[in-house]
Amino acid sequence: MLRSMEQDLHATVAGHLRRYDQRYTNGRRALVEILAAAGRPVTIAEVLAGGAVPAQSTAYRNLSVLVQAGVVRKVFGGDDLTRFELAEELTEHHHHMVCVNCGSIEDFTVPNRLEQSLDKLFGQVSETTGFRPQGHRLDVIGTCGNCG
Amino acid sequence: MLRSMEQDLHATVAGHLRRYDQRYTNGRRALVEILAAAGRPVTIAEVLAGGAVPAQSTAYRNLSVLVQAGVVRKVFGGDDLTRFELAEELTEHHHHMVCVNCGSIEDFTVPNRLEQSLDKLFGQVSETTGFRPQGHRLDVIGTCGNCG
DNA sequence: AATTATAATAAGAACGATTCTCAAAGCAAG
DNA sequence: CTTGCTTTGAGAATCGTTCTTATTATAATT
Repeated sequence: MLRSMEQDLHATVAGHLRRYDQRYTNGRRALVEILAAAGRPVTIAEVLAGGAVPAQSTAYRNLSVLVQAGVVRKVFGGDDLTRFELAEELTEHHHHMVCVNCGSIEDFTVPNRLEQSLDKLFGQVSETTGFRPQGHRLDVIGTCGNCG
Repeated sequence: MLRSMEQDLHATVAGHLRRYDQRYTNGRRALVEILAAAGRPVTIAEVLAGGAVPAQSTAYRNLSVLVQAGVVRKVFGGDDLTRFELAEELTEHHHHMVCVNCGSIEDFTVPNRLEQSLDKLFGQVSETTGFRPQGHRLDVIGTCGNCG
């Protein structure tokens, strides 16, 4: 079960990369596994701390490739460090709790009812303005359990 | 009318700064006026482009002071540039349309009904996790009128 | 007004996260 | 196994941001 989910994940990633003429190398696979295991947005420092990704420059470059391929998403917000997470296509639509004190970010989800309200609203926004919505980002700002 | 609103604005800012033993200098007043006039989050480059704020280092320092005093808020999200806007106390609770293409950010507001749903939800979040919500951030991601 | 103490400014140096360069290593196809 | 092309890794370069420091402005006090 766990194994088949992982197979799906890697197959999907490989497909996305192929579409961009990019190979799914061991290094890139390691990155995807780190992000999948984390379950929350991680910094470059956290990626490197595991030891599975040896070179910082490669980590940045490959994350950038994965972002372009639509597999990974950049997350800003807590502090001045960029964080990375798997794209929602590979996880689930979710949101972030951002700690104003330490900058850490955790995931959470909201009821479908509310998500639907939001989507409806954004449809209206697109009618009013020239803006074309593709998705949304809902973060709760506050202090995390460690800092509170 | 416009004039009295501006007086209120500056009086409020001055009060906040005083509480932090900070002066409301001409340079800081210029910053506040730029942010108030913009009506959307602006980058340092945009702040300097006006010419009213001569030194980049001073702009950064003063914006940082204003952030600490609770007068200004940092906004991340579009590209890798930090943007600044007046704190909600001085404007109104609002949200952002973030262009994935050019990084520009525009303001918008949502119906009270929905805001209340969000606030209720975050109360529940705080009960479930150790996280203490202070506020939220709701951004629409998409392409702006210029880029779409 | 002059004095003094403290805070703010401006220019550039320093810093740090991210990106770029390029030689070496890896991989796929003939 | 070559040949051609991609990826890797180490470090240099870049660029947004912060820090340092000498100078200038401000406020308070005589």
